[in-house]
Amino acid sequence: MTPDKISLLIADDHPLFRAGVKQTLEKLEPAEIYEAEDGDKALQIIREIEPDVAVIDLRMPGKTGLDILSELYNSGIATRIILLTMHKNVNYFYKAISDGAKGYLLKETAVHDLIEAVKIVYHGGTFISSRLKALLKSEKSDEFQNKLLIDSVNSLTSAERQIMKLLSEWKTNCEIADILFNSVRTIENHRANISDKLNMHGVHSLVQFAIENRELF
Amino acid sequence: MTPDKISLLIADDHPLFRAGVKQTLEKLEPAEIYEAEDGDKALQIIREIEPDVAVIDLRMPGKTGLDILSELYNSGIATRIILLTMHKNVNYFYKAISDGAKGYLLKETAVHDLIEAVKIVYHGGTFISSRLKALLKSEKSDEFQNKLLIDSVNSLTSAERQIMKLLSEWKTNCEIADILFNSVRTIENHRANISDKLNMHGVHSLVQFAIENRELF
DNA sequence: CCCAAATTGAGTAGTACTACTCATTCCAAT
DNA sequence: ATTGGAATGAGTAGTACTACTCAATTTGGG
Repeated sequence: MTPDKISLLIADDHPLFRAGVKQTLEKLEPAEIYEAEDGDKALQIIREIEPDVAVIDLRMPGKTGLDILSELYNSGIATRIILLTMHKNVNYFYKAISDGAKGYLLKETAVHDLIEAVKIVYHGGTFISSRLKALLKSEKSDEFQNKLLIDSVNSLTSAERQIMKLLSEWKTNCEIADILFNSVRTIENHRANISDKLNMHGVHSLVQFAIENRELF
Repeated sequence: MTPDKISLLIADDHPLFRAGVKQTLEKLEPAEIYEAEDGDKALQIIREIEPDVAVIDLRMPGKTGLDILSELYNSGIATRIILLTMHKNVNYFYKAISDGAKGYLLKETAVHDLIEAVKIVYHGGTFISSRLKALLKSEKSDEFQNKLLIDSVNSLTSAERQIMKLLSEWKTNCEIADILFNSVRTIENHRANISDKLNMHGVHSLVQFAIENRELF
């Protein structure tokens, strides 16, 4: 079934969950299982050891799973990456796939899917949680709209990202201006430009989007 | 160790998690394990069957774990309730305890604590996740302040709760006024009264509190 | 029935954010 | 060297929310 011994990395900030994943993956009789408890260590291990497959939590201290993906994109590193998350936010999924993730699993179904996902990804395929697939097809999310939205988010400049990050921490324009040593007018202008790019209107929409998609910034 | 056979209820909307809890609890060799996938069924089973101990998820469709607690409070029903949650929000903890919960577990440590928690609670004690205890002692949360805050939340009137619920769904004053067939001025006044009771000031604070503590309303 | 609390509504003044337009400076790529 | 994008800042007008005060009506419990 498994021709070669696979080398694996598990990156998750929660020890108990990491243990569960490790126990599951040992059924594959892998060559080696490396572990990382934050994003920076995960990135370091991938760069130095280049394991075959890395199973990485989306939300971690330090660098997030999405950060790691974008840093590794076009780096020539062969490690294939499977993202794990408990969030059913479809924007995270589109961002992950567009940044080269080979698998995307919801934590709630991971016990079922993990082994199969690792096998498939190791052999060059891609694997997506069936529950997420269902979600993508539901009325709630229009595939085309969501891809456009991710393109828009990717088009944000670094100043604009910075502001989204601070908005996701419930900071007001005044507070952001103080933090970035800018005029409030500058922040207002940036916000207007962001709302333009993301096609958002109204009082709450930008703060809401920043908070519900904070891992994108 | 366990003199009598315990009858148990597991209430969680997620089948996989319910299965995990059930498997763990079967080590206690209970008389019976009932299951419920939403708050209404959980409440029904507790009222009809009155199991010894109920392990209930805080966030569920229909009635939440906190709803069930408050409906059962002073009802004379002997079922002791252990609340399970993945949220480290200390306000939920204080609300649960003040509404008569006998145990409060974080899902991340539940595999360790669950058996012990059920035993202790069955014998009349209370059990609190050690991780949460640590959180309660940390600088972030002032125990006294938080208890006061929960008292304030409990003092909210039904109209005020309704508004907090709608604020937690990112509704604006205008939208809330339309939904409740009220003048915007009425909503503004309610909001002012709520901010008064919770001692909150500033543009975002009330919306932030409503969103981060939505299960309280 | 009565009273206190709850609900509803408004006046006024001020702050925060939106929605446009416009201008200057700086930097990086052709 | 030029040009276009990015970052910075402002003018103006309007909307949304805050922070007070005040008041009429409704409602539930003793």
